[in-house]
Amino acid sequence: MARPRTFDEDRLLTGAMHVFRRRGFAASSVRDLEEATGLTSGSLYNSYRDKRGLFETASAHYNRTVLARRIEEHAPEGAGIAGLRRLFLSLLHEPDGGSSGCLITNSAVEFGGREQPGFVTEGFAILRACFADRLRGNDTDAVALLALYQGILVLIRAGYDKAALEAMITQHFETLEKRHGC
Amino acid sequence: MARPRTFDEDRLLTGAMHVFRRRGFAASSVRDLEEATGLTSGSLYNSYRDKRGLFETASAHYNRTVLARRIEEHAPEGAGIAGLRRLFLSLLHEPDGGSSGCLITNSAVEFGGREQPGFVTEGFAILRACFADRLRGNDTDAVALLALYQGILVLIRAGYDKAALEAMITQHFETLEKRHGC
DNA sequence: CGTATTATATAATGCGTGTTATGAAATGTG
DNA sequence: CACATTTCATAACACGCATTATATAATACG
Repeated sequence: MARPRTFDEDRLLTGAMHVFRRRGFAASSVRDLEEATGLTSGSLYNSYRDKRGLFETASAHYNRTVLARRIEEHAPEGAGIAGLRRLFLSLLHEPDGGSSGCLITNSAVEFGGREQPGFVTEGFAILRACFADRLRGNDTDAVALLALYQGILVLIRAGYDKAALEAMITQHFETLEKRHGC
Repeated sequence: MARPRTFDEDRLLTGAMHVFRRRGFAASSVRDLEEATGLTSGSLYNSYRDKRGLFETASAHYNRTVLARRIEEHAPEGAGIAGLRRLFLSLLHEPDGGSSGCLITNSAVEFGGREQPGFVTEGFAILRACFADRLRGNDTDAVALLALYQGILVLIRAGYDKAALEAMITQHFETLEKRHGC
């Protein structure tokens, strides 16, 4: 056959994902991506056709590893509203301290107006379905939580006061549990 | 003295504002701005120093004319929660039908991580203060509304289903009024 | 009137960008 | 051991960008 690949695709996509998440799609230069992935542009173009192709693959990787994993960790099926509260609170603790926000939220804004990338609408759908399920089918409340979720990520990305956000989240879910209880 | 200006600065800033709102800061080319303002790049640089200077001026113009005016029109002092509901519902009706979203939300995401432009933190503060006041001082609920507001604008920018958003907003403020009533 | 001063228009500059050619290195198969 | 094939690295290219230099036009004041 032919020469085999020497890189670990998971590592590659994770590196590219971080760049896109921090800088956005357009502002991420191919040279940034070279540095983050360890590959050179020739290989990237050979494997992913162009910058947009790499973005799409890295974005799907985000939905698969970051979003789905976060739901599974904090609000799996049957976790109910308490799980959702843990999920929302988990947004406040970004590992590196830097405020990269959420790739879905950021891309939704960056590609706003134009047709959205598939992983954005997919991410919205995943979240809405998760919320509706943990709320026992209340779809309107699920949409409200989807909007709240996106808004929190906007504020986090903007470096907003995290103590205020934490207090807001805990109180919001407290009243939500009460309302759901009656 | 010297030669006077021939352009109407309000029109100029409004045109630039629309471009920045639709495309974002980085993706707005100086030629886009020439076309939208009717001025040539030489004049723009003479009057506003550089692209960033024009952006800051146009952004302040946004806070002054779009944001403040929207609050004044739908949720002026004393309008209470009913006013806030009108304010939120007004987000759904963009004049041109295009989904430009909100310049504050969009910029908060675009400049995320870096230091935020002044008009973003200012816009957040204006909204939070407005919400807290119309909620009779409940600051935590005001933060929740701020996040919800930002999230709605993300979804609108992404072209999300407006009927679902409208239903969500009306129901959300219904329960908010009840909770505020007891 | 003439001159200083500013607004506006045109043209040019330098740089970073995404992308593509080109060539070398490395594998499995005949 | 060659050969086909694919990965990987280096270099080059063309383009658009923000910005600056240069020139012309228009006003106010002495």
